Amino acid sequence: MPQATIYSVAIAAGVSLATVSRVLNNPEKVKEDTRERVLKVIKELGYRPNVIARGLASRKTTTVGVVISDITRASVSEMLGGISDIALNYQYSIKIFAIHEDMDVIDSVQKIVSEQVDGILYLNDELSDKRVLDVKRILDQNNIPYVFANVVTEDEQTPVVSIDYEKAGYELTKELIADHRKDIYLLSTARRYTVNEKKEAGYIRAMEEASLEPKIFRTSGDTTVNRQHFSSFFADKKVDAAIGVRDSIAVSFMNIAVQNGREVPKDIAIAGFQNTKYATLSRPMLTSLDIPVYDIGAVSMRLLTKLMNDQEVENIRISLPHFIVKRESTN
Amino acid sequence: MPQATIYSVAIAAGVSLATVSRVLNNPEKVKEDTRERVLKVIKELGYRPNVIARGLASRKTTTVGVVISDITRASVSEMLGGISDIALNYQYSIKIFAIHEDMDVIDSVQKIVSEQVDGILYLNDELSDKRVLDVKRILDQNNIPYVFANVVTEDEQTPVVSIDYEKAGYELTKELIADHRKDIYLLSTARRYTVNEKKEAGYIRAMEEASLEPKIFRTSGDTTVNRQHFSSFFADKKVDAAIGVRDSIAVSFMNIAVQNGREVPKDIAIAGFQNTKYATLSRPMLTSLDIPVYDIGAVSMRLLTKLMNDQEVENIRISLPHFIVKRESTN
DNA sequence: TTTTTAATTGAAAGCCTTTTCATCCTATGT
DNA sequence: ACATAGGATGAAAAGGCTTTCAATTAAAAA
Repeated sequence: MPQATIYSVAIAAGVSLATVSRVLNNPEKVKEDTRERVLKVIKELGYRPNVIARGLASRKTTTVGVVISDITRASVSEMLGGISDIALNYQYSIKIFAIHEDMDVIDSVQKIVSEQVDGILYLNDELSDKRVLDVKRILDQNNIPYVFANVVTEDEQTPVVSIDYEKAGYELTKELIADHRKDIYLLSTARRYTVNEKKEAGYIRAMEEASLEPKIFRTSGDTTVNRQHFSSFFADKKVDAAIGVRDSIAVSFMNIAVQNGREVPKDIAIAGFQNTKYATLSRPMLTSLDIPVYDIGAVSMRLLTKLMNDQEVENIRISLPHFIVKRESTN
Repeated sequence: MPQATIYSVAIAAGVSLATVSRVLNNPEKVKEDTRERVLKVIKELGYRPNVIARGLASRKTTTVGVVISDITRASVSEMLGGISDIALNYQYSIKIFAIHEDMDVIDSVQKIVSEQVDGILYLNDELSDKRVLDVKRILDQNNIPYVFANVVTEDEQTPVVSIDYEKAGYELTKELIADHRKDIYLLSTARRYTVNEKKEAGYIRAMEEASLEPKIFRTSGDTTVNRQHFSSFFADKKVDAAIGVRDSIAVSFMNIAVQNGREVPKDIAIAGFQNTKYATLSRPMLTSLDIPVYDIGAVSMRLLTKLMNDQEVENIRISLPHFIVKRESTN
């Protein structure tokens, strides 16, 4: 049998298709007994409205586009979890757009626009402020609501859900300073990520406030490369504490430190960012700044639904709370 | 300005909309100079076909649905990476359907069907064989191609891309047996996952072949709970090797072992499954059975495109190769 | 040149809904 | 009993595209 359409339902129920449509979308506008009759037929025929046709007619697809720059990153799936839970609540579908570095930003956004999504969530992006504005411009032009999630941008007009990475970096550094550590290194990435730059800024602020010399050691994001870097590190550097901009960097550093005879946290205190599973699987377990990845996803999706439905929004720039999870790698 | 439609392009180019449509979909069917003229106008107006309208007219959406049972699992994002790369190649969009345990299987599949996707990818699922068949039946009824990815199912008619987990478990165990280990434990999950059951079967086969007693220790998937379990484990059990059904379980076990004064791999050899980043961030680094998660995603998406386009498929049950990555935690 | 065939193009129907507008009832107020 | 307002329904247009079929034009064959 071919899929039932609104047509077959109308005929079977002895009403017009307008009525069937109303039963589905504005049930209060149809008399109770006809409504029930229609619903019964719908059930019998197993009718499900064709979302494509609905999308064409109503110019709403109840679909949001989620733009992901580096889809293989583990945090992405957790963020997607938050997004998808909220989306389910509000009956939105999720369409994924994985973008690569070599893709033209404008072009890719335009492609997404042509997919007729009702709103767009931009994830984890490392776009420069200029590019964020490019994206913004196109979406505004097409009148598509959007939210940037876990993105750093200064623009006051851009809806964004993130945490205050500068403050986070500051607080984590203060924690180590309070433990009387003097030679505190920040282990950052060679490639400049806007997010990491914020962490660095916070670190530097804390160090300078304490009249300590900020020392940033740049390494690759790749663990095997790190090994090399870190091994030579211990040959010539004085160090009694380190903060990795990612948990994986911190853990990797910790392993090399121990192998070089340092005791953690006695000789060296170590802390990371993100509070991933790495932090609980290391020995000793890692102190880490918890970033509520799931919540960032959920909250940004929630914000987006508001924007899509023209609801009042008190604040389009949301900063979620972070906190330090103290474990064995620091005192 | 309102988005350009196929109408505005047709008018501006002085042709009918049928011709514009052909330029986009069957370019070889239109004379070269008119084609160029149309393309020029398309570019000028920045026209992008409305995929919704196209979907309605052609009954093809060039969209695949990806069904994910546990979206927060880290391997999901990697698999999505493979899927999305291939999808991009073949110009398919990806729609995500996160399903939860408490959802009705039939109902959720029916919902996806009504979204008019051209094909469905079922990920990482822990459905029983019966339920797989339920899903199969509905999709067959609706004539929607599908592929199960990283799912264990016996049914010969079900397209599935996975690895041979039984063989993997067998080989990993053999490896430890070859190192003269006698008391080899398999650390598995309390909850029965079909995938883990395969690993267990392979483990048992290898042990029995070597006339050793298979010993399966069941624990939670949660790391903090594991700690408790594992601590008491060392109080009363004789053990010289262990295989974790997941890297995280293996690493967690290794940490407790070391804290209980055991030396790895001298006293205890340890191996894991999946070869995740955990394996390289542990100390010592973990021997692990590599599962090509990205490839599973990519290959299953490729298979799905073939099925969607009625291309010849030699084999609908694909088993990807696995291999053991030896590291410091075993000899 | 004339006829035949093939290549191009256009007109119009169809895909399945939503939504506006008009019509018909029914209940209310006088 | 009669006018009126409101509620309930249906007819039909609209949404932007694909695709069939027929018509036109150009090319090939005779």
